[in-house]
Amino acid sequence: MPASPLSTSLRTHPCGSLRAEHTGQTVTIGGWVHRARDLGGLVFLDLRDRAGLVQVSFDPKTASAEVCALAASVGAETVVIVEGVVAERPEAMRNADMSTGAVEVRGSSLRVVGPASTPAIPVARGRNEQLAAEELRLRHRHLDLRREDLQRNLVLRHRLMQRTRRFLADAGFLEIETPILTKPTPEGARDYLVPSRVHPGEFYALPQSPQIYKQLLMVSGYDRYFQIARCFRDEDLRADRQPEFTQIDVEASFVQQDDIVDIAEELIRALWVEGESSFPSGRVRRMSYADAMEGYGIDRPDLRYGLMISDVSGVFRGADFVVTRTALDAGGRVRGIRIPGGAALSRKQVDEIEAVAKSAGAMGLLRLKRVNGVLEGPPAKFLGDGAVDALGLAEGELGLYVAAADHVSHAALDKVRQDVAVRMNLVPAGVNEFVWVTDFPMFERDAVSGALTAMHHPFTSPNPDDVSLLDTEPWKARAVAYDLVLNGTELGGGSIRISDPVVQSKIFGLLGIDDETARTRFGFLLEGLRAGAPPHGGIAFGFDRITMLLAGATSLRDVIAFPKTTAARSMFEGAPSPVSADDLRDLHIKLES
RNA sequence: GGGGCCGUAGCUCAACUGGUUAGAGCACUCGACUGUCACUCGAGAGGUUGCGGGUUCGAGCCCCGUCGGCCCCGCCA
Repeated sequence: MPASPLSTSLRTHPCGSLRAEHTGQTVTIGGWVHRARDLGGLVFLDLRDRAGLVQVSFDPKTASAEVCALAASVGAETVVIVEGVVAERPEAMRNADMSTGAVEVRGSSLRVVGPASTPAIPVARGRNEQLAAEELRLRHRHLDLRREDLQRNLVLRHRLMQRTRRFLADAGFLEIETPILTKPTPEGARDYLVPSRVHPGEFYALPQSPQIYKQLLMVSGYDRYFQIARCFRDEDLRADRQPEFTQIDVEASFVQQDDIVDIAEELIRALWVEGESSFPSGRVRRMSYADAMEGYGIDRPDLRYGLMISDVSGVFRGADFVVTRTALDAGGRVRGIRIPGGAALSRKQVDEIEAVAKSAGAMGLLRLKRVNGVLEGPPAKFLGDGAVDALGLAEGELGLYVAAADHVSHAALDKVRQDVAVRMNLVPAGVNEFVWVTDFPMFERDAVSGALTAMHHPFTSPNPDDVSLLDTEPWKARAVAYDLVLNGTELGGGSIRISDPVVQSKIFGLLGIDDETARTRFGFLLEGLRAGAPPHGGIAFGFDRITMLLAGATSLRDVIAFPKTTAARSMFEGAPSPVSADDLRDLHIKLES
């Protein structure tokens, strides 16, 4: 019976696994020299492996002079194998900060198996010592990945991945791989393209998602599919966006929205348990897209705090105030939020909030507050006596309003709401507010051309109640699409798909995709639908983002072993890079000089 | 495509309004030290101030360009 699953022919135990119960055992351990303390005759090495740190002591009384001299000479990050006896430390010499702090290994032999040059960035840091610049951490990723934080994040990522597989497999889902070399799709994000050597002038694309493949698997009767799928999008990056990312991709047959929502909710619950974060008991609440936009100005509302948006157009209607009258006459509304205690905010603070609203596209913020029962603020003089109550302002409350078209006030009030929540300390710590946002519109209408584009994707099923709208006012039709949102972050989303080829053709038509184009781009899907498709639908979750949230990280780069920079470059191996003229010739590619 | 911030020793940072030989801690090298755990103490070495140009008597500092990183907008069906 091995002492640990990590035991090998070269070591008996991982360094970080040793405890008081091992006292008296002769052990062989291998690890990286985390830190060395040479006291003259006595040498201490802290040895590190993925299980943790353990102190090894070399004493001339129990180790040869040669071993002690070697121990005194090894530098940080050298890999050594040590044989010794586990000894309980005397009370005064224990280290409560180390999980192995009750014991140490009394080294009797020492072998340097991996000599190391002085590390370019430190792995062991003192208290209060800053992390190296991220650029250097990415360039020397092999060193950065030795840090406990990143090791913990990647272990968590592994656990979440295994939990996902176990959960979905137990629920009858089959893990099926789909191609990485796929067909370019002109819609949506820019594709990463791969030139074909065999077919001059033709290209594969890396998948933005396995969407069409998973629908075809439903057509083929696999009933329930999942994949922890790598996806690629050639778009500009953010802290929470990488060009290659991983999603938990799920699709099922003979389902309706609630079937997918139920199973997805249980999956996320299982992952939050695995990640030791809180998941509220009971069902996750649901909110329509329309309600989310009306109350929060965004389709992924942060429900950890109030500050709901309300429509106060009625209070301003008829007021001789040019700002609101212009907006109302143009078909806009006056909407805003009430901030409890906001009357105490300084002019400068409210100016800062207004700057947030302006940067989101609003012309400005109307300010009204209730002080001693009286309405104060620049627009107050245009309003009647009852306005303070009509606005619903309580004593000490500040109302901030945007008079504009909805698309402007949505964006501005969303940003204002978030800013005020942080500013007024209204975001409770450790709270997770999940919400399903449902009933998304089928289409978005281009403000200039009026052209329709798919809000989710062109395979999303229209709401059966809204099918008649497709012929009259398609922009009003709702889709059977749903997003799971946590604290203002989208975790994932999905839809019930179109399983009727006639409906699919109709949607393509509304999107301005003619039959010929539909055939060349999506012919294989249409053919599949015509071959007998069950009702089906699914969902996809951003696995990197979920891991980031559960790890408490602020950047995806901290939960991906080898991430790209914001310029989509890999600092470690230096990709992308030029290729030889021969390779280009083979691929039939000529570079413009 | 656009906006903002940043780049000084291996690492983290300092250097007044543009002014003498660009400093400190850690790491590194050498020496001392038998219970440390961010060991301690002494000495030493370590710099094309990202790169290129300009302004100036004089540039780490100001200006222009460029490279790289980070954050944001656009973009991300």
